[in-house]
Amino acid sequence: MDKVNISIIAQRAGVSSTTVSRVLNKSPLVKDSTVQRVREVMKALDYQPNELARSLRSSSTRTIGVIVSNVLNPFFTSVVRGIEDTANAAGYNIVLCNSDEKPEKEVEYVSTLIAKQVDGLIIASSEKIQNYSELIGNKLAVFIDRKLDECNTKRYDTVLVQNRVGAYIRRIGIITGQSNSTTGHERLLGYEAAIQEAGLAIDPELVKIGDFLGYTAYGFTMELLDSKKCDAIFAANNLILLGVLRALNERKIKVPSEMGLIAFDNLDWMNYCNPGISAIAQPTYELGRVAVDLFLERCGNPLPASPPREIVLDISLIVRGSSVRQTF
Amino acid sequence: MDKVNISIIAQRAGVSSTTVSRVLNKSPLVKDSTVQRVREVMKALDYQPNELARSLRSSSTRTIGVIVSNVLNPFFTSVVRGIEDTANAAGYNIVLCNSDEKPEKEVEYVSTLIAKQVDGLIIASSEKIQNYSELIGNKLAVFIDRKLDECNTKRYDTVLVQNRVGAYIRRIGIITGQSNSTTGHERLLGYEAAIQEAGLAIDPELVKIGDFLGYTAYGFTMELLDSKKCDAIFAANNLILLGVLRALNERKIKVPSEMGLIAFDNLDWMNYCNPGISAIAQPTYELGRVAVDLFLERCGNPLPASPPREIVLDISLIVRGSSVRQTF
DNA sequence: TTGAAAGCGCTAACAC
DNA sequence: GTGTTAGCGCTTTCAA
Repeated sequence: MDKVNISIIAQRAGVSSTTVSRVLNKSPLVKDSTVQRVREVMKALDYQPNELARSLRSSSTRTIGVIVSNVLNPFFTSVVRGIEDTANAAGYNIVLCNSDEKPEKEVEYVSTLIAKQVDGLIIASSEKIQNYSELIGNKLAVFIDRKLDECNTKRYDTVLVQNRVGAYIRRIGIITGQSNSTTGHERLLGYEAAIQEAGLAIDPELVKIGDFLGYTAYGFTMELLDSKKCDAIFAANNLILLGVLRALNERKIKVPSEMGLIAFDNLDWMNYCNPGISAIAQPTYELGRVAVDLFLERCGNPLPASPPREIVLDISLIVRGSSVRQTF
Repeated sequence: MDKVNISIIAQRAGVSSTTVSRVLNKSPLVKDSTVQRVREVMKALDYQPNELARSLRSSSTRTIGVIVSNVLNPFFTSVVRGIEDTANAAGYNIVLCNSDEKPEKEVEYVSTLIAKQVDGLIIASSEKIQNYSELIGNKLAVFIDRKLDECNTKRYDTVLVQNRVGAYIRRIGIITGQSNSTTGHERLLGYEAAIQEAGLAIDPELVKIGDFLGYTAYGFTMELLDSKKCDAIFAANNLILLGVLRALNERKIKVPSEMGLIAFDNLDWMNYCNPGISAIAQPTYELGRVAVDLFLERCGNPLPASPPREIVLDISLIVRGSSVRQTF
């Protein structure tokens, strides 16, 4: 019992493989009785068309390559789910890749995905790659969360999240990631703008720029506490937040009376901490959805292509206990 | 400028496509100078081999299909990362699918993945499918987290997590998912065994079986509180835990003095709640890793196949504030 | 309404 | 060492 393919079906049904192919593709040109007969043989032999062969001919795999830095980051978990749902609804599958922000991993994944002939790419860039055009060629690609430099922005659609928020606190410290990453950079700019709008000067001692890891943030929190200069901390993502919490916990700092806290990234459990943690909620699932929508749009009408778009989604501030100052 | 393929390279390099193929596959039978020449032409034309065509011939896509109920569930997030890392290290990609525990989605995904010729499947079954053999055929498959019925277990490798824990508390309530899901069922059995080992009778009023969703758990918690019969709650997964926490919070119940709490699923943030939440830690990443290892093992030596294995990974109890009784 | 033949891009058996 | 030939399983002219 070897693999049944289109020509075996054709043989058994007494037709040509062309006709079988037409039945597969629901071509209206086939006589009803023939369709019937072919269908029966297919069922009898439990025939499964080989999508690989089909893709080779039609040069469409109905697969999207997705590169994020790490699914374990709840931000990306939700983005990925948004992408998968939307892709699935449109008849696409996704290949998931974690770059860990390493450009060499990212480059490797991009090549592999293109070699595997994905119909498109959705990439949260490590931002350490100079020239995407060279790497990606004219494969459809949508970039998410991180803004590319101008030369790349000119070629690809981008979906971002508004990273700046209005002023709402005074002596606030910030812990964020490297400023050569756009998200970190934008959040820092937002912070600076807020401080300045409040008519205050920026105190460099209150600005801690490291990476997006908990351990680094832990150290920075200790420094901020020692400086005794701020009454609130803004954690630029959820991993940083965990580091901050660990430090506050160890020092037995009361939140918010001794130190206010605001997170960038709104997660379920923040509701249940005591006090609840105020957070800036990013539309993560939506981010994934919109990215796929952009892909589908371009996929549908190949040429002439409209110019690349940049879509910026809004964030919202969710106030919980951690940012309500109880003493003044 | 149309697509460059192996024969264009061959032509430009003045060799046959076979030779180019040999260069691609690093066959040692090609003269060094020829290799050189072919490589140069490839570079000059920016040639990318088409993996689709290669897969069609070699009938290996170096792709694994992964079906979980929902990546948003932190349990599966970590499993997926474990799978992706291990697969990537072995030169495989993964196609991620969310079944939402819906058998029809699961069936659909399995068919698509097989049609796309994945080399294997890793499935967290919705447990609502009677006959996997029929669906999967003789495609390599590893089942994770949920135990299949005997007829299916006989055919496929399985990686499970030990769902039973020793006795450690007395009047404890449990909130868990449907008992026709093995994980829920096993956790319930573990609970019952623990109660009985402690020489106590099982009070049906303290056993709440619903689904693995927060909203249901919220209601159950209210019922447990109203019953005033237990002094601790065992939440059978992290979504249930959130429901429990919401209820405890609303009722302003003090943990652990008024009610102890133990979670099944250990997550970062449980450290930072006040009090910290005791949890049974499942080896999630490991679960993914082992699943891929089993796949790779079978992939390597096709036949004769060793009988299907069932691997059960150990859990560990992480004690934090929520389970330390302060009053007796 | 159907079929023959060519070919998507690559690999493998066999020759030289 | 290298080339010829024949497919992998399917779709797509073109002709009947």
